Amino acid sequence: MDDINGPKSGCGRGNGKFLPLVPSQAPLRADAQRNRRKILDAATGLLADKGVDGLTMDELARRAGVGKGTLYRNFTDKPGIASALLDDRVRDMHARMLQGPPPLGPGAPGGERLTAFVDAYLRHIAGNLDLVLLTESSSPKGRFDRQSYPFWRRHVEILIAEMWTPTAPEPTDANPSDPVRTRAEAVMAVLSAAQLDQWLNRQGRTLEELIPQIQTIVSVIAAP
Amino acid sequence: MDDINGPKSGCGRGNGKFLPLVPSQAPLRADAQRNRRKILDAATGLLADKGVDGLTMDELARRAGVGKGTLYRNFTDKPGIASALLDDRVRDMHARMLQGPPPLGPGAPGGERLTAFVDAYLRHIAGNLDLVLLTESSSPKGRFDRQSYPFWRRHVEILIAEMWTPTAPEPTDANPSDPVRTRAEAVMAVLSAAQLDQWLNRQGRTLEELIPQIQTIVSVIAAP
DNA sequence: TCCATATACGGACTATAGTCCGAATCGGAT
DNA sequence: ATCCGATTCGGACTATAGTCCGTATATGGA
Repeated sequence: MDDINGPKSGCGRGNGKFLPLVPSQAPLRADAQRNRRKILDAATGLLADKGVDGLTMDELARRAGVGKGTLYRNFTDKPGIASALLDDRVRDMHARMLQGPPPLGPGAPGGERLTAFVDAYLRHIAGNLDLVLLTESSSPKGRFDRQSYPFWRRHVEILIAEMWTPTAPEPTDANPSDPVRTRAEAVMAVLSAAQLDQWLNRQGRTLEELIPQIQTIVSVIAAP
Repeated sequence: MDDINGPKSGCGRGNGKFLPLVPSQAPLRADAQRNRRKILDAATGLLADKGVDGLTMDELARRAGVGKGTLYRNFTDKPGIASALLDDRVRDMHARMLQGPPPLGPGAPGGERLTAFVDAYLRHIAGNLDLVLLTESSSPKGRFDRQSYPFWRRHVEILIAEMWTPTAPEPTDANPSDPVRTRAEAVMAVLSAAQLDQWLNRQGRTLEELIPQIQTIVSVIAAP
């Protein structure tokens, strides 16, 4: 996603009104594109070699064979790199949500889709905790800045709206009411990476025992 | 709280089993105590003068007339200072929760106490957003490290436990079940400062319109 | 093919959090 | 009052994120 758009693409600068699809922006010069790939690859390698803590901007620049200026031309900041890395790993989940078979994709009732989403989302977060935490670092608000957050939240919002008015054939894609939005955000708060980290790595709980409990909580939040 | 205990008091290093009361630790030498006050006062002044962004460790040390070593002897890190500042402002809320009149204090049914707590807590967070965000910065996990988190969470946990088994005369102070704990943590996640900041300062909602919605969500999470 | 100009590159630079350790200081025991 | 050992002080130092700008390079038109 971040790959397709221009560098630092201010595209849809998170007013939350649109899904992060807006292509826009200049097409990115050939050499810049090459460098972008080099950086992403170097980041992947560095991550594999030294873990998240070993991922420093200087080292990354050195390993990618570019200057720091180039780093910051292509990515807004360190969390931005983590974000781009994650985008690669999440693209097909997005696709499955939008066009895949039910219950994750369209076709199933809202409640079931929500359950499927929570399951998939938690496993995604858990499988990439380090990166996601990095994404969300740089101030606690960081979490909401990333492109992906509006996407997830909006998805939940639409599903909840559908649960509240199952009659409407077309999902009320326009603007769900405040309470619906608040509930969607509450759901996302419960699913936050920091919270999951707390449960998994500090309290030593397992994903398998956690998921059912979280599913219960999410479903009562979403219920009308 | 942090004032009473020794500096960097590792007291109850957040296993979440005890309320943060454990006195323990050496009594702190006179000059150290003096310096601690100087630092806290300087921090308050600096905060008033230049806001959160102007609160740098160097400037704080200079203004307090101490070296940086002294800063870090008395406080673990920058969030630690914010935390100590907050402790001052929160002490009496703690007291009201533990010994004050119902419904915030003991005596009312769990559900009502929870409502009162949510209201008081949200207003507290909203009134000190900058400081709380600072407290929670330094990695997203920071939020769970601070002494106060276990206290709030445990309180919610106890109230929920009481709602689930209103028969038990003594609150099951020992160890609520996993699901109860998970729900308490879900509640705290919804009440997180980052989330509130998102609602208040980015979406431009008001506390007054938000509180009822959040109350509803919290009560469905807490309900058996 | 060559030129002009817009764009990207790279590394030196700044700002800031947090560490470390020799020197100074405290306060209780004599 | 004085001394001694434990404790604290203070500022130089390190590590790292992010900025800036002169220089190099790509691209499209003549």
